[in-house]
Amino acid sequence: MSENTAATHAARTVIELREKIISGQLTGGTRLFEVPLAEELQISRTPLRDAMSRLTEEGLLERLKNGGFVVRTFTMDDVVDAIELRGVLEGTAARLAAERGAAPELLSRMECLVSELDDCFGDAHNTVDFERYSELNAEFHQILASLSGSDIVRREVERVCRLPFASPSAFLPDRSDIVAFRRSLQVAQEQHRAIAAAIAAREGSRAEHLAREHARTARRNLDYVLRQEANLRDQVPSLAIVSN
Amino acid sequence: MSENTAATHAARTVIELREKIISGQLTGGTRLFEVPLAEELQISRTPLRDAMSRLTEEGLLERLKNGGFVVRTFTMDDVVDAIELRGVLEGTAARLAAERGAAPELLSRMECLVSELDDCFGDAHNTVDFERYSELNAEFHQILASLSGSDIVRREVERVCRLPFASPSAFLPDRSDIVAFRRSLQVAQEQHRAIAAAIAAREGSRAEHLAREHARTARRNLDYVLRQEANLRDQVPSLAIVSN
DNA sequence: TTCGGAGTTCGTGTATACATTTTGCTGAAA
DNA sequence: TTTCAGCAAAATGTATACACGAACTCCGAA
Repeated sequence: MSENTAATHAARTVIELREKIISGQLTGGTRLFEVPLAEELQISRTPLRDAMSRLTEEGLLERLKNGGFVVRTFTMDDVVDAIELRGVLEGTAARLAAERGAAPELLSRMECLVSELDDCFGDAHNTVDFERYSELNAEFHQILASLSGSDIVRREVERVCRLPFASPSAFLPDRSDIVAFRRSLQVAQEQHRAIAAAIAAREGSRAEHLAREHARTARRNLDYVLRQEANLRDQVPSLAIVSN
Repeated sequence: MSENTAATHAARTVIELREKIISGQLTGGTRLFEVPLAEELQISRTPLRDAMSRLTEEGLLERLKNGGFVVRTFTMDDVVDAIELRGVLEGTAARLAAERGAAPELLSRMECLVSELDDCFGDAHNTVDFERYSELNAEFHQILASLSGSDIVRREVERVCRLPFASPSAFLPDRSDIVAFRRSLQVAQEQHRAIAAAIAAREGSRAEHLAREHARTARRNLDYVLRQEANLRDQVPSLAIVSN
């Protein structure tokens, strides 16, 4: 059948529609009519509605008041605010982890990740193992979300990170040939180290503000893409979903 | 038909199930089987699934990995964390409103609300117009959520407030005969005034921390109910949803 | 006794027909 | 020309039958 091997039609459709929305193929404000869309996707309306409902939970669609779904519209302001919000929530996760005490296994895993992230920077100062950095960075942020032990906090951190442009790896620059980007990776890594240290030292306020500032490195990369090298914008997949 | 006159079966079912969950009639962890539940509610499985999906968006249900829904379990820790999180998010709304500048109409409406809230306290120092205070308080918090002009922030503030025990009016004590409660209302009202003033004066950090502390008055009331007068707990509807 | 496999049951997944509501268009009257 | 009624079409709401899969049970063999 399709190239996509999920168990149910609904699950497959979630993936298919999500991809179309994130890639900008379905633009914000587009209304999704059940009958024609079901026909196009070769499924019936029932699993399609299920899929759309799940995408609404995910924040990519919105329900209209008299029924039906539309693709949610995101502006550049929303991107900025979502990044700020991730900083606030990760900051809260960090502060609570520091204040309440973090689970030792998780904290040592985080410290270990900091070392491994160090190793991504080669001796020559313009070589970086991006793929590995990206993976480790994602795990760092995932652990940070869990570190306070609060399910409510973890859940909401993960929720805001689900917006494609708010994820911790959304604006990881994959071009070490641009000086500003290379430096931004090094700054971010220093922040990782400081966040882990502040939590270990039970310095709640410091941990909170470091995590906030850390999210702002993403915003700085975004600004660079938009202002300094506007031609880069089309190369950043996270921004395809944003309305012009 | 039913006493509940919503347009569709699904909408009516959302209300019906929400009420059962919030009231504690359906306890956390209870799995909702489609066939028997649809039979009980006298509807078919289709609108029932729609309703359950909406309640999942609302955070009252969770999807199981192999299909099906369960009532989400909330612990007392979750209540505390959700209140803290509301403080953090309202604090962010307040800070951004101060930093970016609030819409003048909204800000003056907020200042007006502060005056009206003042009027809820009678001359005799043990009389308070609760109903009016509660309404005005709800509007104050709703405006606060919108005041920064950021849809992303407003949305997430409103989202966390949707949990019944995290709402700004969840632990408004309605008994002016208890000294601690009466005083807590007066403290809260002073905080309302200070938050509005800080935003107007563009004092972002102050506004943020005031809003955080304001949420903690809810926590203080909660603690009072639980520790000082444990017999009060059953009189607090917001806590019916919390597992023992 | 324990392990494994087949059958059965239970529960969700899916398609589809029909009901209801909403919307927007058309035409006539003021 | 404007407005409103009413009808037509389009879209979602609902019921239901059947499909499919997972989990459980029970039986038999090692």
